Amino acid sequence: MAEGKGLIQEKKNYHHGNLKGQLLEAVRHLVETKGADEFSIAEACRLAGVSTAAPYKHFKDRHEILRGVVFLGMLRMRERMQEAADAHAAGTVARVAALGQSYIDFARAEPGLFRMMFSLTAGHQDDEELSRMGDETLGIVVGVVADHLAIPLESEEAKLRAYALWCFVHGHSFLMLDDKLHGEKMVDEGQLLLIVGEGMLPRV
Amino acid sequence: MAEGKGLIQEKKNYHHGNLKGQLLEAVRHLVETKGADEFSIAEACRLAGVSTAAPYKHFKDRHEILRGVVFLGMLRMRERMQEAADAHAAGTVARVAALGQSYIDFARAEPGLFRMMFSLTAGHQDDEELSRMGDETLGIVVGVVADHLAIPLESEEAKLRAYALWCFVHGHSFLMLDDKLHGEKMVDEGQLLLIVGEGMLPRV
DNA sequence: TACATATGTTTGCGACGCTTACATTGGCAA
DNA sequence: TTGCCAATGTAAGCGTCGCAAACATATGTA
Repeated sequence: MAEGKGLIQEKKNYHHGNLKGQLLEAVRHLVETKGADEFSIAEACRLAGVSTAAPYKHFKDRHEILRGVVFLGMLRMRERMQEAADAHAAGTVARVAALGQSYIDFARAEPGLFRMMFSLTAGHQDDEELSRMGDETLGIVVGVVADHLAIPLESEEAKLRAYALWCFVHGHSFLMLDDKLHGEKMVDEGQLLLIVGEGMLPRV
Repeated sequence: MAEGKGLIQEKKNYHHGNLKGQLLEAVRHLVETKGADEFSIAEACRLAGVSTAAPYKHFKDRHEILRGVVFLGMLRMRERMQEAADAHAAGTVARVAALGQSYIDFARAEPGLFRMMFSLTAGHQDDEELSRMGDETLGIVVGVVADHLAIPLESEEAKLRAYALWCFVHGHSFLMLDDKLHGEKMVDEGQLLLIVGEGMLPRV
């Protein structure tokens, strides 16, 4: 009854039931705990309680498995960002700040996955689905910025300033994960967001 | 005479002569051409014309080889940035712009290495040498920003705005490499640098 | 009940990272 | 010059991994 069936559960029957999902979860877990370079599909198989050949009934190859993990990650991230934007009224500074913060929070909460989301898609702009998802996510930022500045969604100005903001939070997220700011070099994140927000989104 | 001894040269004698340097160069070349996930030390050995066991007379393990490649990359990058800063008078906008551009240019010229420089150092802030090098590089930016704003090097303000600029060029570099801006989403880099420079370095 | 299909296992191959034992060489001391 | 040592190479082998092929088992439907 009270047997613990944690995130990673044992297989009971010959047929696993949900190997595909379980494998993606196992890989995500390993990426987070051991790092993206220190795990193997074989290890994920052991976690899922399945032979090392089993994954290839569900996925073409290793890359397709990682792509699946990244896809789910992008979905979740977009969700969080949309929630952050929806939680505040259009045009408020708080809305922009919350959006940026949600991005940074995601990176901090799931550094391994975050890193993989971007390193994997490198040189794979041919992947329609992932590309579209990235575009949609950027779209959230453009929308919030356009609202804030009260300019059209399609304006070059909105696109430019939204991208600048994205560059900023993206860069900060990676530098933070890479621990480039340690000791006395540390910087206050609140102050940082403030200064950037003011600089990038000037009230006319 | 006119025999081509390119970057990758054949071994003539039993003793290679400069296997250490040659291996680092071979790995750098492979990282750039095949991607950081698609090469092996064994392949680098073939390029250097040496058995797959030879590297381990010079390096403890694979990671130490990659670390060597990254170290040289960081050296070169810092050099380029210092050159860019030195090429313009202190306090000029051109100086700040050139510094940022040198960073982006490096990323664009050597995307594989650039990416590896940051992904490898993740979770290795214990590496004194690499950490110090990163700090020194950030120091260049802080110096240029402090000059520009005519404020003390040690001021919180200089540190904060320098880091913000770093976040920006860093983020843009990665998003660019990951090809996150394609087609009509494309943004003019010059405009971008301008808008960010103005926003982050306000003349009082 | 029988059979097609989905999904698992076993076995095996080639590549890789790395170790160990051995071979070759260049440089230095006698 | 000779002789030896340390540096630096090779060959062979171990364990793991990604992946494929052949085979086994469960599920759903005629």
